[in-house]
Amino acid sequence: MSLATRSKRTESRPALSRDRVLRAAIEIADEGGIAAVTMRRLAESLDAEAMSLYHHVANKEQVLDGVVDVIAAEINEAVGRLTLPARGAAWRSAARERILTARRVLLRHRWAAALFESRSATSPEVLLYFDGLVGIMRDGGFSNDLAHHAMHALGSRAIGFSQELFTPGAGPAAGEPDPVLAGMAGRLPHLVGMLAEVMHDDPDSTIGWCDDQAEFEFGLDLLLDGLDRRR
Amino acid sequence: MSLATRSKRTESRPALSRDRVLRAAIEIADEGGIAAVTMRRLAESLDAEAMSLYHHVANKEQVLDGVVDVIAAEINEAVGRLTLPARGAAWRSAARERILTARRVLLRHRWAAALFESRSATSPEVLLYFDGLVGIMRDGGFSNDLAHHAMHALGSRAIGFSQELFTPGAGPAAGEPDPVLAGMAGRLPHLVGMLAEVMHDDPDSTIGWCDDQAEFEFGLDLLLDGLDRRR
DNA sequence: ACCTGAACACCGTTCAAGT
DNA sequence: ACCTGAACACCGTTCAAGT
Repeated sequence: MSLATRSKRTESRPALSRDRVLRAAIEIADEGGIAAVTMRRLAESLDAEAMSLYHHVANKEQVLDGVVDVIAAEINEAVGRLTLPARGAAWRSAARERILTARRVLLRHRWAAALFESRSATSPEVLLYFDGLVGIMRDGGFSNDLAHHAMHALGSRAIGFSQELFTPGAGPAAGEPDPVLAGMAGRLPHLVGMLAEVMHDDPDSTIGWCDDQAEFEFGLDLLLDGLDRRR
Repeated sequence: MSLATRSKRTESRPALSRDRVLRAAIEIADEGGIAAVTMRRLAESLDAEAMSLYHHVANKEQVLDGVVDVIAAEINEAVGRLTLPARGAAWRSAARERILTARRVLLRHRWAAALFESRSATSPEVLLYFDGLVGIMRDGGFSNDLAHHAMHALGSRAIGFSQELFTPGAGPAAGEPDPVLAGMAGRLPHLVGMLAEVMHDDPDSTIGWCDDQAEFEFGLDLLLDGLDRRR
C-alpha cells in the first residue's frame, strides 16, 4: 500500500511546483468556475494531499493571486504578437486592438474577469500589460496626466471587460425575459419600453455578467473617441 | 435557564424578520466587511441561533441578494429627493447628479460595490434606479436604441462606481508606493514615468478598489459628453 | 526537502424536536 | 408558526510525524 502509493507518486506524477498548482487551478476553474477551486480538490487533481500544496504556495489567497498573474501572462503573450504602429493618430487603433485581444483571452476563461476584480494584490503581469498601454498612449502624444486620467476612465475596460449590474435578456435561462423585470413591468415604464424596442439577438456572447461584444465595443469607442479629442 | 432564555427573547428582543436580518447583515458588513457576514455571526448579532434565520430567508445567497436590494433602496431614497429638469440638454446634469448621488450612498458602505458586482440576481430596487436613469435619457431626446447603448457603456458607472484593476499609490499602507511596482520599475518605464509625474494627492478618497472622486468624474464626463454628442 | 494523516476551528445547511 | 440543539458535509490551515 505504502509501496503502491510511492510508485504512483514517483512514476506517474511529476513533482509538485507552484506553476503546476496554478495551472491545475485554472483547469478546475475552466471546468467548474472559480468556486470549484478548493485546496482539497486542487490537491486531488494533482494526485496529492491538500497539505502538500502548502510547500509551494503560502495559502489559498496566493493561489488566486497567482492564477490572476498566469492569465495576465497569457494576455501579454497574445498582445505581444501584435505589431501595430502607435505614433500619432495610430494610437487609437493600436490601443483598441490591444484591448480587444486581451478580451479574447478573457473570453476563454469566463470566471477570470470576476477574479481580476476581486483581487487587490498587484499582479506583475497586469502591470506589464498596463505599461504597454500607457506606452501606446504616450506614442500617440498623450501627456502623462492625460494618460493617467485615461487609465482610470477605462478602468477594467483597459484589459477587456466591463461590469454590468443588470444584463437585459439574461434571465435564468439566457435569452428568456427576466422574471423579476416581468413581474414589475408596470413600475418600469422606461426600461420595459426600451427593451421592447431593442431586440437582443445574441444574448449568448456575454463574458460572465459583462456586456456582449457589440456593447463592449460601443462603450470602448465612446471612451477612445473622447480621449482622442482631448489628446 | 430555559426560562431566562425565553424571557430574554420575548422581552429584550424584537421578533426576527427578513428585514431585521438584512439590516443586521448591513451593520456587520459596515463594521467588518462582507466576509464577516456569516449565518452564525448574523444570528448572534440578532441574539438568536443560526438556524432561526432560515425561517425568514431561504439561504445565505438570499441574504446577500436582499442586502443589495436594501442598499439600492437607500440609493433610490436619495435620488428621489432630487428635483432636476431633464428635458433636452438638461438631461446631462440630471443624469450626472443622479449618478453622483448614488455614489455618495455607496461611499457609506464601502463593501457594497464589490457585492453589487458579484450578484447575478436582478434586484427590483436596482431596476427602479435604472428605469429612472433611462427616463432622464428619454427626456433628453435619446432614442431607445441609444439609451440602451448608453446603459451598457456606463456599466457600473451608472450606479456610481467604477472598477479599477490597479490603483496607483494604493499599496499595503494607502499612499505608500506599491512594493511590487517598485521592485520591477526597470521593466515599467511608461508606468513609472507617468506615476512619477502625476502626484496623487488624495489617495484616501477611494471606494474600495475603485478610483477616487476626481477620476470617477473624469471618466463619467467623458462618457456623458460622448453620449450627448450622439443624442 | 518534500510529503502526509490527524486534528482544529470554522463554514452553510438538514433534520428532528421543542414551544 | 417560530425557534432551537445536534449533526453532517464541507472549508482552510496547523502541527507533528514520516521519507
